[in-house]
Amino acid sequence: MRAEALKGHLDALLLAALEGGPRHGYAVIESLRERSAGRLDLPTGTIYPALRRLEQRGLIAGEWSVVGGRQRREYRLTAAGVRALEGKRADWLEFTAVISTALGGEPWPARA
Amino acid sequence: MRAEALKGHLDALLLAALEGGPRHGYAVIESLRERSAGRLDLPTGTIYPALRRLEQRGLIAGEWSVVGGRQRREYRLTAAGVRALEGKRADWLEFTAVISTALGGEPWPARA
DNA sequence: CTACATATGTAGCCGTGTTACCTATGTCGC
DNA sequence: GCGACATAGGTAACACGGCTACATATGTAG
Repeated sequence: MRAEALKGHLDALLLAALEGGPRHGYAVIESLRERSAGRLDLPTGTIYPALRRLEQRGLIAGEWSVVGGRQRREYRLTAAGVRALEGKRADWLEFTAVISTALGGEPWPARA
Repeated sequence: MRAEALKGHLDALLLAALEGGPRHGYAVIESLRERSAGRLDLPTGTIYPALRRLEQRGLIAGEWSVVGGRQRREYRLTAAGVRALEGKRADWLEFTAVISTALGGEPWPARA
């Protein structure tokens, strides 16, 4: 998968990964890899700065903990993050609908 | 629509816009605007450089003409461009499938 | 004691879309 | 005639954000 295609959609992915409960960065990477059958294998240099951006924007909240002698930063969705995720899911649907239509040549399931 | 989300998909859009026959840049913009019910209104500063990139890569071929006293650069798909469009459509389907799955929470219509 | 998985992070690069300009011609309204 | 606008093409500088490469540290397996 072209990696640069992710641009603008990573935040939604990260928020979605935290939807099922708090996770630390490393676990987010694994979670996305599993959910996508290995096709989304994002490097730490992508994930960690992105999580910090989300935290600064107040969409997630991070907290340090120590598990098995290792430092972890666990992130959880804030109320604003939940709302943001909702909006981003709607954006994603609109985005795919618009591009799929413009791309043509492929049947697009009937839209509401 | 968040404009930056386009990143990585613009080429496919442009190739698709030329699929129905040769067009010049300005017409491509209008074509995309119409096909998307006004939601894709791309500035010339996005389209013209992108068309030149595609031409340099040999996916489209441009030719000057004069219509109504105005200079036009008509672009048409090359054989390589047709193949590239095919590949990009497949990429798009895979991309949306992967992201939609990872994003969860939204049903993804059954694919062929 | 080496290697690897786990875990977090930063600096700098690069692609690419945007913003803000510029040029030129034809047409319509005044 | 002249201004405004649609048509038509273009460039330079910027900004955003994901990637590459690197640095650090601990636990576990060989």
